[in-house]
Amino acid sequence: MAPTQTGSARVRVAVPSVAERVAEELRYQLAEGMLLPGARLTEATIAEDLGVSRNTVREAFAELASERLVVRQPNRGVFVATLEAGDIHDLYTVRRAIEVSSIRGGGSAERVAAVRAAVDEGKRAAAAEDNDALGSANQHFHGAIVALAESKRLDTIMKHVLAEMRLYFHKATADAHFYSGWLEENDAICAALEAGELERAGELLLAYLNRSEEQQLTVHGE
Amino acid sequence: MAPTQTGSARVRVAVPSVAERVAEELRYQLAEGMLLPGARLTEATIAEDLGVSRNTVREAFAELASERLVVRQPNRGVFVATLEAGDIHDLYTVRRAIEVSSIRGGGSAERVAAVRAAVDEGKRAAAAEDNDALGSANQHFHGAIVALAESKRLDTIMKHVLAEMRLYFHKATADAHFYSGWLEENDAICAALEAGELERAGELLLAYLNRSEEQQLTVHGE
DNA sequence: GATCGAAGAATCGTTGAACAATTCGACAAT
DNA sequence: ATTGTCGAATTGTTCAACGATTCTTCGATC
Repeated sequence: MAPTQTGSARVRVAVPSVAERVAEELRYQLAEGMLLPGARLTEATIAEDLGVSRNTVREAFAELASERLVVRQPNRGVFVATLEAGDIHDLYTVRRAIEVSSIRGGGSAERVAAVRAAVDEGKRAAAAEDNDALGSANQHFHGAIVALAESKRLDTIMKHVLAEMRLYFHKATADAHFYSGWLEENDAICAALEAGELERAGELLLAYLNRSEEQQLTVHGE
Repeated sequence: MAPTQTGSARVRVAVPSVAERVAEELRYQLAEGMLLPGARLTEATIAEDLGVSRNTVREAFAELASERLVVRQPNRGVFVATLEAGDIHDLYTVRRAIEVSSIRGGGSAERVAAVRAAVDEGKRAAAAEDNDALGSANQHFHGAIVALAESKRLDTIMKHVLAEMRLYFHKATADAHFYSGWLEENDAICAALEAGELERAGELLLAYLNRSEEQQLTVHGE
């Protein structure tokens, strides 16, 4: 038996803390629609369900609150975030800022290839008529666009924005997918990017985001 | 007298929780340079110093970590964030994305007036040769630009970015202020904004951010 | 004398229990 | 119908404890 860790690289394995795993589980349930907007999250209940202490649940809540997935009401409890007036516009304002800026900056060949890969992923999902996979592919596409900028901070911001969108537009977007024109649109955006026509790629992306916002606004009457 | 609460808005008083106040205090000390990058923050020590429990300190840490002001190293402790390679570029990438996008969208007369007010604030600080006030005014200027977009989310993102910049460039920016050209630059940007020349305002702002990044890069040898 | 390893101290991660403060719901009184 | 009161439920916070991990010290070995 090896007395010390010879040979194998000394990797920081960093097992996620319990609080982190609780947050992860809740994020999953939020994205999957098991916890709907407005639902109350009682500390004691969740602590018992997941077999952890209340304090740990509390830490997880703090994390989710910082991501705007839940809202803390002092002395009242934690609730799954609900769509307030202006939130849709707000989310798309953030997306326009960081996605358009990212695509206008271009990116390395690898990053561009990742965008292309997301486009293909969408096409496969469409061919397989897998609606869930379609949604994921679209998120990968936009995530890959932001990844062009190679910015840790923009990446996490985008991650949080997409998590919010999953929460709010969970199944409602099934309708939006009926208009499957965005698949070809993604392709066109990606093509412009690959051709180095960054300005045009930015315009196309902006147009997409504006239209997408309008769609969501009509679906969620506002 | 009104029988029910007619007229006055129903405000949630919401006394900040203890954890929130602890986070606020630490944020203050970080911005003020009392806690320098790399410094270790021991839970027990801070708990005792501020007269709160370790668990409460923990919650405050979680909040600060989500803002990237401190870094958690599992089982090792919490440290004031340090400037890693690429962080300066990263921060300016975020600023370029949200500031330029915001100014290009223009804003209401009130919001534009707020930008102008920040410019004037800077001029007064310069006249009074108050270096601290100069730094604050500059931050208010850029905060006001993002506020043009009227987006909660962009506002908090910008708040976090500025907090990071205060942490890293606390006193080092005193040098950068020697080149006081940015005062007139802010004025020019604001003028373009007021004149509705949004495209040009965006260009000016972008140029400023690029130059500012380079300055910081040279100051913090990289 | 430098390297290695093992015992011990310090700190973190997490738990469980406790208690005051606040909110909520029901029920009675005006 | 509004107000007031009481009790139950939940949150905010503290405290004490313990295993696990990291850091430090200090010998032992080569």
